[in-house]
Amino acid sequence: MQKRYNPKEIEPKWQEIWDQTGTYTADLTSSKPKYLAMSMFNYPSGNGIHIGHAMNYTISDVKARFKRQQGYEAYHPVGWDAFGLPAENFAIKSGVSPQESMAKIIPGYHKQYKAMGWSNDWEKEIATHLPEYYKWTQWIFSEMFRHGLAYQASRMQWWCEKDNTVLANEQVIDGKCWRHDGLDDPLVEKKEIKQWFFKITEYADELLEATDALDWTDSVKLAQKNWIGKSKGAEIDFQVEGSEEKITVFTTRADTLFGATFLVLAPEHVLVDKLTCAEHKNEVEAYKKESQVKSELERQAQKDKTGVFTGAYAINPINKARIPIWIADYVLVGYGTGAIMAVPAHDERDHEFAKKFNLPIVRVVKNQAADDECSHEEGLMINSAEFNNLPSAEARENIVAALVNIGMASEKINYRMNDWSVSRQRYWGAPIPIIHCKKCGPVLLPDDQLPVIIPELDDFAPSGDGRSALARATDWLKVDCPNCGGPGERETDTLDTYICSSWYMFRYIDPRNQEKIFDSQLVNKWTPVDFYNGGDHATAHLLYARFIGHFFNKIGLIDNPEPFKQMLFNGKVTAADGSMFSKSKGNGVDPLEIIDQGYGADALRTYLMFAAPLELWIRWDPQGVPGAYRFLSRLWTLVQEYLEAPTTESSQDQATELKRIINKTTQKVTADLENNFYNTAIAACMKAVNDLYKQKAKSLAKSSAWKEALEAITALVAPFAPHMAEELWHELGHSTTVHKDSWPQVEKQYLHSDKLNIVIQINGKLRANIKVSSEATEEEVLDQAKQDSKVGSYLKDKTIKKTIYVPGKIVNFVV
RNA sequence: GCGGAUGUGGUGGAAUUGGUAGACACGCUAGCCUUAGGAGCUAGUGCCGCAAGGCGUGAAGGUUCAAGUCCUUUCAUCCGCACCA
Repeated sequence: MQKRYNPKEIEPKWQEIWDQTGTYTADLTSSKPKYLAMSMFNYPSGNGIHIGHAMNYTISDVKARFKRQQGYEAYHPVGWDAFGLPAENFAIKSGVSPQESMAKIIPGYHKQYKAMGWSNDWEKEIATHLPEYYKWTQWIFSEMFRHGLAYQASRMQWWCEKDNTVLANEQVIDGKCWRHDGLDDPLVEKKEIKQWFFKITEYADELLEATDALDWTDSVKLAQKNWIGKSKGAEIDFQVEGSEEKITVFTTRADTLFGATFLVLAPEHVLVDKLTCAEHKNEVEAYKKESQVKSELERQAQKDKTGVFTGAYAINPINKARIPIWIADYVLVGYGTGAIMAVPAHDERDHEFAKKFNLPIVRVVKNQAADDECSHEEGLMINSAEFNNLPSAEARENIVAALVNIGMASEKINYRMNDWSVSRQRYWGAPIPIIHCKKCGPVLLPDDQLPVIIPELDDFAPSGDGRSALARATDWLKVDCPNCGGPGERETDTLDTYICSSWYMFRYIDPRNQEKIFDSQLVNKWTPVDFYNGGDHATAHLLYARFIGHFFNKIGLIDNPEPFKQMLFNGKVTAADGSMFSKSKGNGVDPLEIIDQGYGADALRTYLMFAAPLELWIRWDPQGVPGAYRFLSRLWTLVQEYLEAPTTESSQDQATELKRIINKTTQKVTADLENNFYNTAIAACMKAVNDLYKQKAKSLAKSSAWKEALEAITALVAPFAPHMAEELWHELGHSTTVHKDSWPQVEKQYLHSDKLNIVIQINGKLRANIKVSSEATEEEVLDQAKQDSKVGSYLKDKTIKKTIYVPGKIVNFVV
């Protein structure tokens, strides 16, 4: 009696055995070649995993399993990104400490991860909220501080009223807090706050330079570059008329300097008050106020340019022209110098402004555009004195050079990226290891006093004065200054959780090290991460992780500055109608429910990997998992039938045919898994099973040929359906696991059959198909083609003008 | 607005350097079988046509013996950035 394919039985069984025998425990000191595959780690919430997690982790799991079967020492780590607002907000509401709720939530995730059949190494599990981990997050802050890369500054920061906390630029989406972006949620505002920063801008250039060489999804590389936003230009000084002050502007188009007919300062620019004439004071003050309360969203939504005249004039250094100075909020204080030279003939924004306020427009570049149009296109210079008739690029160089000579300009590179704001006024994060001393200022806590443990509290809400709940922990707060011994107070800011997640891949390699952040030799052996994937964080997380990598490299901790060798930005899963799954809509798909329905994790995994290329978003298809189940079931049944078949050898013909099926498939699946084409790898396995069924119809025997074929196909599907493959592998007579060193080798002699199919075209249209021997010469093939009756009827009464022969593929007769 | 993609059956998607368009799967149709199941097996399934044949990869041109693939123009959809000077 054959056993039916019943995942409910075999999946838990093998999960238990793998766990007990440590099948997926990576030996980090192994002499085998290493392979590190991982997905972005998870933030544990009360909701458990959803179908998006199932997608992400299955992708890296398949990769790890494939490599493990190929004979690599593969490591598929697991960890938890446990700090952050949701746990804290829950704590504020419920009074249950985040430490406590994490301790409850995480074990639930263990069960779910195991139920999905992911080959995680649980011995090396990490969690960012544990002191053994955040000790080193704090240490990174200390190292940054010691290297002059951490500093404190007052900045206008985005402030979310709902969370009472500062937001990073990337946490502001369409003018709203990323966690409160609903219709009813308020727009964020700016507030002046003292913040800690990491000087990531110091690494901007090297991060940018290194981007091209990365084996990453192109869109992510591009996003990284845009984020850094390098632009080459010049800073040019404009003397303020009747004053010692100079206004410095940044421009990438110094060639258009003769067309600069006014200057515009950001309303927040430091010189505004100084410049403004008495009779314009009221107007300017009013405008400044107005733009301060104006939210980012309003500023972006507003179509019209606004601004006011200061009453002051500046002198254009190239032609001594006297030009008015305006302020307008379309100039941003945070970029460049916060001031621009306006060239309305060649910049759309300046053009719009000039039109509205009747300012002069002088054209200095001759290009395709009509005379009254604004165009930023380059061309030959006009109205530019001695620079006339030069192409833009050359004029640009010459003008800057001329100004540099008289000390009125310098070449300058600007970045859109700002320094990384790393402090948060929150409880649930790693405390910043700084003591504030009245006498010594901010003093770094000595390393031997790390970690700074988060004190237990009853109330986790921010203190309300802009500081975190830690300000309430008075015993914890008061300490002696490590420098002078006088009274001091601990920093109450905690570190941005992006810091925790920017170095975890290194800690995976040495998770229990008490002495050091990690053993460099071991980390050098195991990093960069060979394969990394995720469906979020194309900019911030990846850029920060790269920054930390480059920093670690600079301070001699690691050899390779780039942490992720390959990065795949995978798609997500949406509802059937294309909308996002969400709890509030109640349209979510729970992976565990699918498993429990009886389809099993293997079918779910196979469907997710088969539905589309990994980069594409897929729409949840309720028929998909049953379809994958059917495929697995067919393979299962085939093996069961084999086990009951009579023991006899297969014919030579069939043995060869089985070899061909298997070798062709092995080659395809191996290449596809290497290149992350999982969907076509599965398709190839399906095709192979279909082909094996055709062979079965001819004859099925418990022969060595069949055994070999079934073992091979079992090994090939093992990365996708690990439980079923393991069960079949053992049924086929193995006592060791299929998940190590089982990948079939390609025997090249079986890749081609001795007969080739040649397509015959007449004038490029398909007319016939012929079978020829693989050894046939061109002449023989053409002869045979002409003899084909169908071809003959087309060639009758015609002369062949031209014959094209593509060996082994096609013959085209042109008549 | 700028940048990046992507347009292929009823559906998801396949197609080395230009060389049999639609692999594989879902769905559908028919037949078989049965322990009547969430079955299974076999065959069929781009469109028009009884057939021969013709037409087909968003649209229109072009290059070529041959175009989903290359070139030009154009339309549509999606994503990222968004007053970055």
